[in-house]
Amino acid sequence: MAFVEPMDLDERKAAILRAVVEEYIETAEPVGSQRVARTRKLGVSSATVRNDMTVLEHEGYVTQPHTSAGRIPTDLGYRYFVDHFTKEGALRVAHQRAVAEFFATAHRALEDLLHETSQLLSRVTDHTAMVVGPQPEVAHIRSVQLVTLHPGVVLAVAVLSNGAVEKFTLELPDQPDEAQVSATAAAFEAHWSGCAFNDLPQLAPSGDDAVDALARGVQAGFAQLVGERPMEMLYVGGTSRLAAEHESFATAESAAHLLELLEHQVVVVSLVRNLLDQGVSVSIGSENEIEELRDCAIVLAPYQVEGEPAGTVGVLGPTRMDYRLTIGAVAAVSQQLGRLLTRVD
Amino acid sequence: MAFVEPMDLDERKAAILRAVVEEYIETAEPVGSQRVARTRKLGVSSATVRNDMTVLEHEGYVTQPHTSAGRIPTDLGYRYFVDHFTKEGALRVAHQRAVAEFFATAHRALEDLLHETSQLLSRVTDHTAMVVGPQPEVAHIRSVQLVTLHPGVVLAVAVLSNGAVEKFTLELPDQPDEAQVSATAAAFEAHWSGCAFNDLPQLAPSGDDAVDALARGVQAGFAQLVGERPMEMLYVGGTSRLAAEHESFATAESAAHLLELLEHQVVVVSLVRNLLDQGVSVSIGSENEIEELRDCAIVLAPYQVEGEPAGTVGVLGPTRMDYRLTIGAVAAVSQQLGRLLTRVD
DNA sequence: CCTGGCACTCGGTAGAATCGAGTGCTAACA
DNA sequence: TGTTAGCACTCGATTCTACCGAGTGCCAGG
Repeated sequence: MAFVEPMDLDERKAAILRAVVEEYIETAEPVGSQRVARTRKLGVSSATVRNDMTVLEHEGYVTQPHTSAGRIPTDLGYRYFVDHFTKEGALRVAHQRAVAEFFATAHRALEDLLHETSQLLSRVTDHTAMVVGPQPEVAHIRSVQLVTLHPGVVLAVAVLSNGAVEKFTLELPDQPDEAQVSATAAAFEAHWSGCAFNDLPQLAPSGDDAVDALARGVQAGFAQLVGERPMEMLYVGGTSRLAAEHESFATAESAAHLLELLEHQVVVVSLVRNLLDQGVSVSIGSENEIEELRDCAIVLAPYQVEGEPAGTVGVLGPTRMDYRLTIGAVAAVSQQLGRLLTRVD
Repeated sequence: MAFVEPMDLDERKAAILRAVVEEYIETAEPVGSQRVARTRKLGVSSATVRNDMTVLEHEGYVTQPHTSAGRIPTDLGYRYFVDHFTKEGALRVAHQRAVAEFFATAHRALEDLLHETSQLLSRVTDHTAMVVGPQPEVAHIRSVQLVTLHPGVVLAVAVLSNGAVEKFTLELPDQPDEAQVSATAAAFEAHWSGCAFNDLPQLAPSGDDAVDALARGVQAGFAQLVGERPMEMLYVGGTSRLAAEHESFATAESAAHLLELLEHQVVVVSLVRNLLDQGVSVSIGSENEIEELRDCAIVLAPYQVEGEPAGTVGVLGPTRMDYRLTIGAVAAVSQQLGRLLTRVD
């Protein structure tokens, strides 16, 4: 409830706000004026702190859970804290080393890499982590292959330039013979090589009915893949931390709700939207448009492959999180992941 | 605490035990003698029920959370219930239809299918569901392909007979040219076609250094895939139900522990071990060797592809679950999944 | 503008009283 | 011998009360 246009705080008020946020993050208990006056060397008495706190409350930075309790940061308070006191994220040395080591020794398929990246980020931050895969729209076809699994059942496989493999099975009423299948595969290979996966050109009909049926099936199958599936894959690591953090949330069910959101990949929308920004961006509580994220903060950073923004890494935790550590971790992981993908990709 | 060798219960005691289990499953509260005498038409008074209950308690089928409270089933009690009163699982019509419809319209890649199967099973049972993919040891190579992503970076792709695709990226110090790569691919394709994925024969050296380096890399890469990764993929659906069920568990953290177990795929071991059985098998509380599953029950059924046991589907929930419904759902899904994979596979 | 002092608020905790569902036991009964 | 009614007893859960104390707002003096 900001009664006043949010303005810059004078130095002492800022320090007090900072103290409230930091203490509250650490102890999870409302912070009183004495505590601030004692632990911080502000050189003023608790009464002065109290006065400033009333102002901070009027301006909407802090609030009281009830009369005669200490202060708790509001979303606006966290926002001020993030904007002013976390310019550079701080990452513990052990964590820095863990991240560096991980990316130095990672040699896996893209999916595995992203999955394990999410687990790494979760481990470092102690929160649930998300990794959105590179947008495959920028990926190009490297190879198309048709493999007959059983008579009448063909597996279509496309290898993309980013190392991803897209595939689907196709059931055909009239069973093309092996020669027809490989001819079709060769035709696709020739026509699609280098094409963007999300804009595959039509293949000219060959005149052979069985072949054309197969070709139509393949074409339709990939078109469906592009269309229906949100192609950015979402990898979530450390979901258990969500359940463990339930104390930080209002109700116990809210944790379950969040898990559900993640499982249904609802959050992706919000992730992609925020992708506009370049550096680390933080979304606090009510700043999130999704109702269930009211008590959560999301720390995001896009990663760049070959200079182009490709995907996003992020952390989902309670608003009461260690922003400096989280921001540092997200920044480090997004950079390293981008670098690794640029090299290997 | 069974003081007596577990014996068959007389009809009335069995009915009382059944009543206790069913009522407790429904209400989650200790069941008293009056409740049993009233709701069930046993034709006896609560005093008689009380007497029988003492016997049931001595024999270890039920227990009291504290003196002067109703009875709660023990693991042994659930066991008796499952063995005697759930011979045929019961599935609601709406659920039966949902399962049938799902498998009638499923046309996706293997991974997607298994993943969505786990979500289906979770939705039907209202618990966390697990699907273990077909063991790829029985899968055979259908196609091997090497795709140059960048100079010096090759993606090796193997298509298996079960529709799975295994792949990894390979970085080569000396960059083979396109002709060498395709020659190597052709050689692998020729030598490995039809071979079991877990037992790939060595390729004879060609004499060309660059080609042999590439071949060794590919060989080693697949060998590593076979060796290091637990090849049965585990798909977990409905993790949010675990968090929602936290009331059923002793501590709130235990739900987080379970999530962690699932994420690290620890449960797989126990799943594969139980795969011996043919039909639906139920593992209740302390029957599970894993400490964290002390308050959980696992309902499992293998599914068969072409007559051979291939993988497992299962449900993880609190010991206080609706066994009839769960068993019915697991049985139905395992059968249908097996049938679908036999057709398409 | 800061500070010490002071009355006041109110959540949290501890203890006492009470309630009631449920038990075990015993005696009577078929 | 098995069943039932009656009864004293147990003990978790709930309610009420009193009380403590951290914290606040405000005021008067430096």
